[in-house]
Amino acid sequence: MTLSEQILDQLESAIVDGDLQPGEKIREPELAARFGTSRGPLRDALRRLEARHLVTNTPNAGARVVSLSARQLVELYEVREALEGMTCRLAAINMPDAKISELDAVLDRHEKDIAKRDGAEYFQQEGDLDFHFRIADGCGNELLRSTLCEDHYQLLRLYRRRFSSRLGRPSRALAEHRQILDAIRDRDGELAELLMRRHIRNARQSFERHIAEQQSEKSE
Amino acid sequence: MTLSEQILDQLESAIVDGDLQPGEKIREPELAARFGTSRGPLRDALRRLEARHLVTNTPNAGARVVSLSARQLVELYEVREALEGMTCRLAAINMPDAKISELDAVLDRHEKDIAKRDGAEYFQQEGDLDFHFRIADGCGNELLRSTLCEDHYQLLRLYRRRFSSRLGRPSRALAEHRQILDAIRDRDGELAELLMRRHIRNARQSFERHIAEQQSEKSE
DNA sequence: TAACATCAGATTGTTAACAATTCCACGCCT
DNA sequence: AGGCGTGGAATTGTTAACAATCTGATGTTA
Repeated sequence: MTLSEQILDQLESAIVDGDLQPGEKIREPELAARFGTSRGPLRDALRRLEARHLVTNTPNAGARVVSLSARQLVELYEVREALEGMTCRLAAINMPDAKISELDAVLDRHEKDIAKRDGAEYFQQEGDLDFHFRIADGCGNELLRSTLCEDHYQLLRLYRRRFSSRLGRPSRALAEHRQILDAIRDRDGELAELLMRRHIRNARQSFERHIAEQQSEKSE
Repeated sequence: MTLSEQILDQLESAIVDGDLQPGEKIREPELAARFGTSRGPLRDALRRLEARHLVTNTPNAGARVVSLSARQLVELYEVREALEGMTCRLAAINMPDAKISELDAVLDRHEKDIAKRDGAEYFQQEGDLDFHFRIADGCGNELLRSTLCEDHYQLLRLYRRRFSSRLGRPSRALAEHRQILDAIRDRDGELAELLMRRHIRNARQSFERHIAEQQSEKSE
């Protein structure tokens, strides 16, 4: 495995785990030293993280950990609504029965988790992402899978903890997940797409309300 | 402007214009010499082209100009159907009247082009892409715009000449474009999305039939 | 003859030094 | 006191040499 790739993985983890804060400046010599390499492979990794929208780069001024505005997060939701809707449509066609069963078991486990530690949002959110992740994984479209799993979902993980304050109740999300999986099991792509789009639209609108409240609080 | 960016632009043009053939191996010293730089900035540009799906890279084995399989092109159509559908829905909300008028004029010009040099598919196809490009440009979602304009459309330009053999008649595409623009002008996002999705789905199915024919010819 | 090991050439990955640009603090002027 | 140049330190961009890996041809052996 090449050095660039090792640094890529470590840096991605550092960003997603919040070890490097959003908006934080990235100084190449410092990070290179931290990873025990020279600046070459580090710059290489930075370019790839830029492609995954985890890092922004302005020429001659350096790289920063991405810092999404509320507007950009809304845009991300809009794109997800389109992409994940299509993902479900395709999953209804292509997902093998075995993976559908697995996903069923996953939802059972989520249900137990929710019952046990009620309000443990973090786990619920990891679970939510796990569901979306697995559908992308089984949709049979590699371009979709890589776009969502390697790009968008990492961004979401990064921002979840920031805006995690109860955007929708876990039990409701779980119910929607069950509906979606049912549609996929029935091989009803049209319905699966419709439900997933509604699911994500709900999340977006919930987020938009959340932002609006923050704004009004601020201006008081 | 930094050297990497200059090379990026030149390389992108070289690939999209067919100067570098799909699947062709990229030897770094050779290209670096051609652009009059060292390998550093060239590698930098290659990484960014990888992000745009115009170059593939396998560690220790080097980079190649992308070479999409029929399957991968179908996947691209599926993603476009989702993304451009959403683009139209948003354009119906966000596109300013001025841009709608411009787009109207663009379609008028396309109509004349089609009437004049009937069968000049190349120009028709550039026109087709121009239409899609402008809608993405006016949809108000920067993430969508950059994904489509900077990534997918370049890939399409690259593959259009290869599979250009009359995938659908220009006049039909034009009629569909007019329908879509009408829906956007009416601020009917739902209809605009539906029409654009059908438009792209038609193109995909046309392509799939084309491929199926090629296959059957081959096996004879 | 076919499969395999081996070695040379070429190619990519990595490093460290050099050049160009930006950032920031300091002092100056109004 | 506040805004504006100026200079130096720090940071990024670029280069060229070095190390590691792969490719392909050659020769050897069963």
